[in-house]
Amino acid sequence: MIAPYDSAKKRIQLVQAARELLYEQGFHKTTLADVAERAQIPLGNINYYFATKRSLAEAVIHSHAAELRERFTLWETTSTDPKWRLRCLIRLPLESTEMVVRFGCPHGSLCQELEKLDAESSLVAAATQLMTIYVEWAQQQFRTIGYGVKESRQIAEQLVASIQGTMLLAHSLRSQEVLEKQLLRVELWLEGEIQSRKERNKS
Amino acid sequence: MIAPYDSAKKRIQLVQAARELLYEQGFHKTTLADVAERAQIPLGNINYYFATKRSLAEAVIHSHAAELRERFTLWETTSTDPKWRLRCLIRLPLESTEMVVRFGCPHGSLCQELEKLDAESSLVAAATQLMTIYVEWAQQQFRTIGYGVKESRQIAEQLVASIQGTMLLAHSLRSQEVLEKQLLRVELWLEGEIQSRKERNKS
DNA sequence: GTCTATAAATTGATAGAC
DNA sequence: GTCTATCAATTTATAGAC
Repeated sequence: MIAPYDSAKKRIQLVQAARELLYEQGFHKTTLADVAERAQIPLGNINYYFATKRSLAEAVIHSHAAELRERFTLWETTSTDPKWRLRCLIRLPLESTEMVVRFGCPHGSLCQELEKLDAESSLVAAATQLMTIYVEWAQQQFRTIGYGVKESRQIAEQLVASIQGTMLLAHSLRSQEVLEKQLLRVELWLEGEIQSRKERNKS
Repeated sequence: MIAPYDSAKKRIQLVQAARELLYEQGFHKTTLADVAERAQIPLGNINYYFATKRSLAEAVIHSHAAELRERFTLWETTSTDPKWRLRCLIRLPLESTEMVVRFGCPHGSLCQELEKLDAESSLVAAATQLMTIYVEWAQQQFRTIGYGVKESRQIAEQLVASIQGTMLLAHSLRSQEVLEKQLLRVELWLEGEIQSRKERNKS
């Protein structure tokens, strides 16, 4: 018999609850009982959907990855201007300022925590993948602007590092002002960077 | 009766062991049994030195803070040139490249994890303090160069965010190359920033 | 297909001997 | 002042009823 709609629905509920808790508390602090409670699903029943805590976390990361790709696609359909798209990336944390100040970047904090597990774990690979999605998308935008393959990769890494570092600092200092002002500085830096490259290419 | 030297010695052993484990595994994953084993001290005996796991972690953070201040003082005695001092800050992660790639920044990762605890905890305050030490020291260097109070604070924040973000990205991607190349880029950015400010002030 | 009850293991912390 | 033994609570995972 085919699983009824409820099955898929509860799976999504579980992933959503785990997603929130992993963001708010981290992987190790979050218990399956926490997840069960927030998802309104009996504790022992989680194992019907996810055999282990790790596989649930993996599903959470994949949901983050999917959402991220979706967001990138949306920006790509909205404008063909790579500079505009990159500005969207920089301003993304401002969509949830308060949460970023309280809990940091939902992706960066997961990477920080999960990368420390056994290297063979598929969780580690998933976390790495998440950060790679950022870098590769940004690189693609710089390629469109006209940057070379290697050049675009390096400046994309620098941009992602700047954004991640800003969120980490704002979270560590618990300061909304740091988040807003420093993201603006990243924006200005990027503009200057692109401008100075343009001028170099003229000569 | 005064505590014998052994008492202080074992305290230090415990903090050292906890320091390593908190860096390698994080706070929540590390158990007191882990600490006891690495410090070569019986498990039940930890509570004689530290009443709770949190107070042990607090001692770890304070040891990080003390070491950081010591390092800054060393740089200050070695050279009076603020640009040289800031370069030291940027290159600091290169002293333990392999560890940074594997485990991230020992301070940044602790902040990320501990800031998520109950805001009233003294652990959170200690973690915040750790990041503040970085920013304030960097700010002092920019002040010496001639930056204004607010200006110096903002560029100091940007510098610390860049360094932290670079370590996070290199750790997430598990790439030594990213760490080295991006720290170099931070250095170049800083040089350009200071240079362009000089030129602005001429006119 | 869903859930209750519980096992099995681990963990932070304590009591009390030496 | 130091350590062994152990408690009480928590946590992941499972067994089996419905």
